[in-house]
Amino acid sequence: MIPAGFRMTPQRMAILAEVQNAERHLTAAEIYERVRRKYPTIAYGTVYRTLHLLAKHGLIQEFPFGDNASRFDRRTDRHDHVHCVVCGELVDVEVPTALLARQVAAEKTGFEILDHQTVFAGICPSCQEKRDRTVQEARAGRR
Amino acid sequence: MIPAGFRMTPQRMAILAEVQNAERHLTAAEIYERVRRKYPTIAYGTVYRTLHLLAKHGLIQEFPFGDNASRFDRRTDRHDHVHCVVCGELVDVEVPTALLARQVAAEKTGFEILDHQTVFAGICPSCQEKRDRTVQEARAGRR
DNA sequence: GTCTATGCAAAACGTTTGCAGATAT
DNA sequence: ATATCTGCAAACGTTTTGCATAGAC
Repeated sequence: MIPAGFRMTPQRMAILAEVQNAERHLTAAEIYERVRRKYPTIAYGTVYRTLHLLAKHGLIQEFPFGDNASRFDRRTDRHDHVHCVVCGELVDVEVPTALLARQVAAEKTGFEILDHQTVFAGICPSCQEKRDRTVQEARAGRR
Repeated sequence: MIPAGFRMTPQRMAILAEVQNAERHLTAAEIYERVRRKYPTIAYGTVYRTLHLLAKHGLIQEFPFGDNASRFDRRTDRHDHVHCVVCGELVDVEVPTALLARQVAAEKTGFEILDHQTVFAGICPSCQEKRDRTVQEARAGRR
């Protein structure tokens, strides 16, 4: 699981478990809070060191996410994300244009392309509903 | 240029000029340093407030760039970036798969997609050369 | 027993903010 | 004249780090 010379401590197992059992992409702070329920003395430093270790060895993936904090993902394969600009939710998505896009980017820039990642910004279904309800209420009120 | 009620101060003009005349995408710290040559007492707060004001009104564009600091771009249209994982250089690139990708993302997630941004990670031409030279030297040395 | 990992605390980093005084309009 | 903007300094949230101790192997 982790290369020889590394120790599988209870803290590391707990951190890995939290990422793998998470219902969504967690920040380091969220992981820290969840692990703290079982290990009340765990330190932020341990959480960060462990997350980076796990990511480096391909057990999890880190997404350094613009505005705010990095998110950690149990998925380790390449994939893209959709980000709700209203509530902040971050959802995985597969988009099939990968190969063509990379080839174009390589040709246009001379770079050797190793990886890529697309972030779509938008409004999630639940926030669309809320917005639509608000618009309807506003119309009703105006009458 | 900037809506009524806002003031065009020398500091704001200098900050806008630095972004527009930059040879590449600058961080807030780099902009601060450059503006400081002309306005030695300028404050970080002023730089950030101005950059956000300019971005909000569409005079520049901010890219909250994962790992490190936000970069500010004189281009205000949608475009993608190629990032050199060796030297950190960040270069603009156009990729034509936009419409299809957005449609797929919308269908798969139910999101209303407003925007998207792809970051390609790779090795820039100059770092490729350096690497190739190093490999050749290593081979020569081994003989 | 050895060497790595942990907890703690301090600091680093990019960024934001409250406030009194300065300045564009 | 007045509302906005500036500079300063303090504070913020995230992440990293040095160090002595604890604990996995």
